[in-house]
Amino acid sequence: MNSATFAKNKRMSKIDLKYLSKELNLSISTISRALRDDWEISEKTKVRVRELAEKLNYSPNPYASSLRRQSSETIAVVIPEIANNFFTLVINGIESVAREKNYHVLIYLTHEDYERELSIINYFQNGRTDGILMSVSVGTQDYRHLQEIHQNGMPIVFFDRVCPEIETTRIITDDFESSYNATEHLIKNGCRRIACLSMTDHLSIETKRKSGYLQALAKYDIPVNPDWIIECTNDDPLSISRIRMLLTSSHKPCSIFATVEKLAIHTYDVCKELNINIPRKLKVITFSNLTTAALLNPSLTTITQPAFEIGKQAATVLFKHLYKKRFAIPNEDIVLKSDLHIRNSTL
Amino acid sequence: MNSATFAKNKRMSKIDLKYLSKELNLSISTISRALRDDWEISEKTKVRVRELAEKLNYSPNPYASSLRRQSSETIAVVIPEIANNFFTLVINGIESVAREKNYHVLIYLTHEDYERELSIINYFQNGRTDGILMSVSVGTQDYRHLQEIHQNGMPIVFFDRVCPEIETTRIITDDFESSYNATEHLIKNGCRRIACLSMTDHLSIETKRKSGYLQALAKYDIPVNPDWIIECTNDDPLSISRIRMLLTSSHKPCSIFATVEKLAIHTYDVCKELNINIPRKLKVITFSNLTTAALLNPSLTTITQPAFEIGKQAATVLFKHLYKKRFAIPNEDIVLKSDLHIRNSTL
DNA sequence: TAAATTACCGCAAACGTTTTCGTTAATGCT
DNA sequence: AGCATTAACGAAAACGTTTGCGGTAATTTA
Repeated sequence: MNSATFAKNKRMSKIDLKYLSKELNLSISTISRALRDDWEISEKTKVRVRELAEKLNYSPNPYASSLRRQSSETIAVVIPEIANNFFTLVINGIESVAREKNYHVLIYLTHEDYERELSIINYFQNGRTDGILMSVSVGTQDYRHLQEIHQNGMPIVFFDRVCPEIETTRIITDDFESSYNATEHLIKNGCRRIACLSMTDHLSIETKRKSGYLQALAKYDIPVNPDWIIECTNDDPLSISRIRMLLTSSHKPCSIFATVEKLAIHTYDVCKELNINIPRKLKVITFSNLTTAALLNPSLTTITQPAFEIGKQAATVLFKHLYKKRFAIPNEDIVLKSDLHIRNSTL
Repeated sequence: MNSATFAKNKRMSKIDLKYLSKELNLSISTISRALRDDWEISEKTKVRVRELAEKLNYSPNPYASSLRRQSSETIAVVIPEIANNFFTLVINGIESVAREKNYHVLIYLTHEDYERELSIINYFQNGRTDGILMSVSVGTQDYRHLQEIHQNGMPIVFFDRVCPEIETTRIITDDFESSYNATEHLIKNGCRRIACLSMTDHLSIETKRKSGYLQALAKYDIPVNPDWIIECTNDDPLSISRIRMLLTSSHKPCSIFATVEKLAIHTYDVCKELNINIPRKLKVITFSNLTTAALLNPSLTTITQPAFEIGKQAATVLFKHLYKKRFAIPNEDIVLKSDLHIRNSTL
């Protein structure tokens, strides 16, 4: 007997409420109520039902239940990518509270692509998920798909890369301040020729980080050199070539402030290739959740976001609403603080 | 009007098959069939239906559909942890094919804990998922929960950390060979005092990797020193202290072969703390999918598993079965090859 | 021309829960 | 005793799809 027929046989003797009700000479509704510990059922029958259910390993069909109750006990996490320490830590935070609430977690990756994000969001028009935790992709400049699904009553909580136009809670970090501090750190270490590497500019975090950088320059009367403000995309080879151009130009910077980890890694790669010594010839500081930052050559100075806590808080806000629908998700920013880890790359 | 009442209003005018059928003066079944492109429906009405559905942004209720069809278009991925490059790359691979098939991906983390794995698996007794892709946690030595759900007809495909007792497909890598090669690489670089750092021994991959190591020692007539075969657990401080003990003992090894990335990182940490020069005083080689391996100080020699491909293949096998139930998942190992990246830590 | 086929479509029964609204018997109250 | 209340349970209608079956015209075939 192969696995397929075995499955079919098993499915024949599937145990559901009807089966239990026949077995115990009770009605389906009584079984259902007994299992949900309804007060209208006597304690005696409750234990009878529970015992048989336990013995037969009954577990309710989630789709029947979801269909009837109009709720899925599932939340969706929509992120740009997953091979990224920041997002995996966020997921860890989310999972820690979802698990506690007995909720299930669907993961969707946009790969930083607007079209994908769009089609993913469209999955959610029909109740597959009770709520969304999301970080928008760099590719999206039009937020109408998010507006619409939010208007339709789907709870959304944004984290890190938020959508300011939508009236909901946004879990973010002190991007402006930490960028200011990072830049100031470079300045105080003797740098005045500071370049800024960032991703495309539509994300709120990117603009905030960049303006923190600019503010620090202004504070110390350092003129802004537009050639040193580089906008990269998700196209890695392109980013690398831009960094290479920057570091081989006649008028080079002496330090780099990167708004995302990947660009700092690219910088390390290019420096290795061009034999540029970090930190002697170039100092590097970046936003990053890399676990190996301290082990790099040289160890990398980072601004580290509290990723786990971000996920936890985002999930907590969402569940607060899911458990008490009357509690509308407040329209506010929750701002957590990042940590500056000074290491050898900015010595 | 707050978001909650708005939601309720919207829900009032919810568009389902019934709504479409009223609007078009057709029966519900005709609408359903038209949308599924049934041949019994004329092309004319098909376009009418499709146009209205498109216009009203109809999307079928997944729970009603799943309940009726007895399939969920959802697969579950069960992994020990997610803040780990190997597993995130695997997920990327899985997602790439799930997306193509329009399937949804549930993620569950066992945190290497048997009890959690058990309760997660019990979630799946009722059709919430059509299939499982899984890497077992180090904590599980009893496979009955997996046996049972597999017997009940739930398709499972294992990857990396497999369960040999269950008759299904296992996507693995050439652990024995690559461990042998890694150890041989150390030997050829002049090492004879080679320690092996591994996790607890119940996992098939761990035993294979260790026996690859032992085989290489045997081949080169190097006696085995039991003190140099260290079994670590998921308890990081404990692992670190064991490594510290090893590296401060009177009779130290001159190189380390680590079966998992984390132990190599711990080794780097300890060496930094104790001022032990890698590779001069200690060579290090490890299984790892670290993106920054080349940037570490010193750059880390790794055995790198084709993680993305592993995920892709695992998902492909599963979907082959899901799409053609008559195709039973074969009871076989699919063995992919790992790559040895020689870097400075074994110079 | 009668019969058989085809092209379309509707009815209604599932799928397995949850929940509203009874119903019955037993108990409490005056 | 007569009435109201309560405790414990059942019948049946939802939830929104999918699908087997049946039906009616129109068309083809013998």
